Amino acid sequence: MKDLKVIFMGTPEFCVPILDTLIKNYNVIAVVTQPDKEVGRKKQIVYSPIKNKALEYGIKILQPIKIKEEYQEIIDLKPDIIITCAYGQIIPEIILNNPKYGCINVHASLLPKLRGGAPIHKAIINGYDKTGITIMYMDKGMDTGDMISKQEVKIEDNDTAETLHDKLQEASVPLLLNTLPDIINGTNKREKQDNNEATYAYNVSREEEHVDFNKTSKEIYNQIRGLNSWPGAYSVLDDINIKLWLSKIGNNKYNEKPGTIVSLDKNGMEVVTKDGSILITELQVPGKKKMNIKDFINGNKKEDYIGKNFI
RNA sequence: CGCGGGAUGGAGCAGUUCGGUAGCUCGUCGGGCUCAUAACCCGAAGGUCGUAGGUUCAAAUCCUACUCCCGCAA
Repeated sequence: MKDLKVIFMGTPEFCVPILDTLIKNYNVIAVVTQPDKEVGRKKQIVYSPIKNKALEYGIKILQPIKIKEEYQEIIDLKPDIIITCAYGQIIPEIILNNPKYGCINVHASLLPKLRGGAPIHKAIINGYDKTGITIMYMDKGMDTGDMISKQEVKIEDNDTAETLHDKLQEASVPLLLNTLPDIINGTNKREKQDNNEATYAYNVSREEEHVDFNKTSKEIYNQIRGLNSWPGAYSVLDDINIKLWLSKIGNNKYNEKPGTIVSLDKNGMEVVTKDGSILITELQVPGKKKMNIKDFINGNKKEDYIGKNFI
């Protein structure tokens, strides 16, 4: 197995452990990742986490701007198998059909649920109580290929996108290591996805980050934790964006309209929702770092907030 | 050269417009009250006010440059 020629395609931090374990167990001949991006206020060039890992091991790196057009070099490398995970571009069929063992994708959901680019966030936002990892053959659709193996991961009520990310990341490595030998030996399962069961997890939009207090406390609670620690949920108070990082569901009912702040103390900033209230326990004002409610109270007056409305 | 906010004892902030010996809410430490307490009362320690330079009798405050942090937009 050490001489199996593998090309790995991926971009974010999530799949770094996968690349790492592939390098240690197989012959990774090249890594394909998204082009370097100018990021942030200073427009600094940032390498993808996968590129950094590849640099660490001195592995050949390819960064096509459009892989749909720049695929020849990948084919010329004659990989035995291509393994992808959150690469970020649609891979053309000419590549998919090339390696003898095929193109394998590691996806962070239990397919056919949550096809798309943000399965971890959406699993929590949608209120699922479990998700997982699916290893599958790629086809021309988005996460629609035949499934090979799965690993279920339970979602705890206090999980955030970050903690769930870490759990899924941890689960992905052994699943892939156990599945690959079967694929090479041809003893793997191959199960079609039931398209009628499919749900989709497109990338989180700005609109989906905005908290609408007309929703139920539970929905808002899931939205806030599902967007923590990136990109974060927010709402607007006095024309300024306030990021909402952590919350607790309140027990009280109020007659005030949803979005109204009814109390502010060390238990949280209590905001009326459709069916009760939610207590914001960690938040962030523009220009500041995120802070817990205790710090927020120390520097702010309750009277400046109680009675106001989030929009 | 995308727009903007910020840097003040351990934490979160005020003070900067109109220069004149640093304040608030907490935390910490000591003491008290209490059956008890994260509650309450009394007291104490702790700050080169991001860095460097300039103006001035005097700079957290005015001027110049720089560093770091953050929101938005990409």
